[in-house]
Amino acid sequence: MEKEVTIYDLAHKLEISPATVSRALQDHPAISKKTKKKIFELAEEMGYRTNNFARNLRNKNTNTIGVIVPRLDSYFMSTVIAGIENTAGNLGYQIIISQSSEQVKKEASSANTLFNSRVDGLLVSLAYDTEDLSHFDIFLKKKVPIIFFDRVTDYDGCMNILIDNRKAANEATRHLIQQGCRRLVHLTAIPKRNVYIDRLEGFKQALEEAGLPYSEDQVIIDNLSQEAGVRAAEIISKMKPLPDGVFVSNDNCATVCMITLKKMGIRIPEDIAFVGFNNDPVCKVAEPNLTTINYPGYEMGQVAARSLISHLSGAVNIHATTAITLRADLIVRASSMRIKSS
Amino acid sequence: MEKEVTIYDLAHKLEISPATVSRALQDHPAISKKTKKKIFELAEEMGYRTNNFARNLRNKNTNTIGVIVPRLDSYFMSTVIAGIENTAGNLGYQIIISQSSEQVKKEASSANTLFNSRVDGLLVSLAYDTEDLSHFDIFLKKKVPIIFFDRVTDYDGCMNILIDNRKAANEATRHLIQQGCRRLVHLTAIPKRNVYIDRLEGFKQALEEAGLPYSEDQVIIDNLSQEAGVRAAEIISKMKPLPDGVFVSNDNCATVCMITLKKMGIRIPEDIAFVGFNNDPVCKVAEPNLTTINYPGYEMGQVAARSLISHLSGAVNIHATTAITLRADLIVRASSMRIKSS
DNA sequence: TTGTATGCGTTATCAG
DNA sequence: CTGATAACGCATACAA
Repeated sequence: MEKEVTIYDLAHKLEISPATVSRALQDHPAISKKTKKKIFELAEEMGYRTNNFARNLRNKNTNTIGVIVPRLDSYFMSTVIAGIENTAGNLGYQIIISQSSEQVKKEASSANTLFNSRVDGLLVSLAYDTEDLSHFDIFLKKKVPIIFFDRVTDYDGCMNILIDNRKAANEATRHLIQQGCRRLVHLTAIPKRNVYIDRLEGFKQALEEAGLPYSEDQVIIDNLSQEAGVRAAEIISKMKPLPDGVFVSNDNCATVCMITLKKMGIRIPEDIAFVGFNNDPVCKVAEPNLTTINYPGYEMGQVAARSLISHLSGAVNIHATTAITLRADLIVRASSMRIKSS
Repeated sequence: MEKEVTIYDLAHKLEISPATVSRALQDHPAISKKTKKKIFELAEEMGYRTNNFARNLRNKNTNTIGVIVPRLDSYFMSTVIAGIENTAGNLGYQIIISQSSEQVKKEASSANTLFNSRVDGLLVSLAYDTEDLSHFDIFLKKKVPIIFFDRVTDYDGCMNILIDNRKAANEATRHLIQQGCRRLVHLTAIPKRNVYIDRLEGFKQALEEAGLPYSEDQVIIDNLSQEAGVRAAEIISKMKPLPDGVFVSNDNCATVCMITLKKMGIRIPEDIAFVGFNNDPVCKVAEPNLTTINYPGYEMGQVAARSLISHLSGAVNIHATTAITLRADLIVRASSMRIKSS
């Protein structure tokens, strides 16, 4: 390991004080242009790079934001991360990522690790069944801001960034009804987190608005995996009477469910129309192409990062805002087109 | 911001020296069990957390590894990241992620940022057309180890973690030939990076081994997006004679190409058989299900992280090994089954 | 506009 | 087994 160049080295060589060098490097107004120029040039020449540890040790901020997500390996989440990374990077922040693997315990330990890394702020999408949020208390106590996105919660005054899941689900369901569906089914995950609770709400609401009855049999709960799609297809195919419209909380699951039903001889959308959720690339591969709710993941990531960083730089107080809601529109494709448009 | 608890606070309260506390906290053998116990208990009680900046300032290592990938928002890459995160986390390392967006320039600036963050090591999957690797020189000069994965290169003695793309492509192509295909096409990206070069090689090799002719018309170069799949379908459908087998370097692109051809009335696999690459979830959604090469992304991430960290902890010298090759097997599904197995 | 002096929290060296 | 002390590199209060 070669020796690093420090401000002392620069100072020594220019026969000025380290303090002046330090100030110049920060573009401090009280340093003359000439001196600054000299310093910058020498810094460049000698390959100086600031030591962030020393700086952070003094300043107590890290220019790093922590991100906790339930899983990294879904298209939606990787899109969000891409958005976060992009914005954070542009604003001079780095991101440290960890995944909870949908386990509260890992979420807590991730939170702890990130806390110990002294992240300046936290971006969190909660695990499936996190109820106790006490592992985040430490952040609040130290006034480290937390923003929840997608899988959110009411926690202190922390800001939430989300879409209106109820409205989206309502729109999806209403669309199915408009297409002539009367016996609807909603395939989703256990309604513990907002996203699933709200979608179920929206589903019910649309039924009610259309004067359609609702019973619990119309909701199939599973984990939204591809396998869940197969299982759901089995259940749906045995329902009497056969449903004529299915709204699924996840595109991948929806698609598999759809093609499994097709294999059983059920026509899509004539017998059963389908609407998914997310606008995953899989939608355009499915046959018929899957109608879905466009979930703006990349944008969500950008907004989350931007909001957090604005708060950190003092520009905006995120405690004033409790939530930012992003648009999530219905994208109609063949899987739900029972009425051919004239 | 409340005051942090430091080893001084602990020391003071126990009326011992900070040095002892520091040692105890590191489980130094020269400290009595009794003393350690006292210290640990008090630390717990007072909510002590080590200040990594101070520690790093002294130690000059960060327990952080940097990751540079071309894109974050692909299923394959998010799987790799998940694997890296998982292993690194278990071994006490954090990861800082940045994406090059397939641009050399961003790759270089990411490298720089990570360098300034003093990451202990680097995991890199190269951008599409990175040729000049000089932005990594700084790492080598400081003996910060770099491991390349997936999109690799020969660079100093840096270790590569990859699959045998040539072999995989060969196997894929051979499989098509075994299924009776004689007029093969390979849809891929510009053969600049190893992955595409090697796959093309494997493709050619398989043709040669089977005594089939090869001409450049059999290779379609595009960016492997879904749109590229559509474009390729146009081209393929106009080829005379029509090809009877297509090997695509990416599942998503393959699937879209396949269904576009289907819409034109071409039967899969009877008229044209398809093999993709990656084993993306989309394979099981495609109709017919897509035959593909299983690319073990999660495992690759784990191996990469483990190798890097072993090196860092001095257990293994990665310069001794130049490459680790992971298994990547063919998964046969309906899209290529022209000969019904007896 | 610049310099002096000090502390941020750890760890390691040396001494006991 | 334990203590005193000196760095690590930077930023700032205070002085000049």
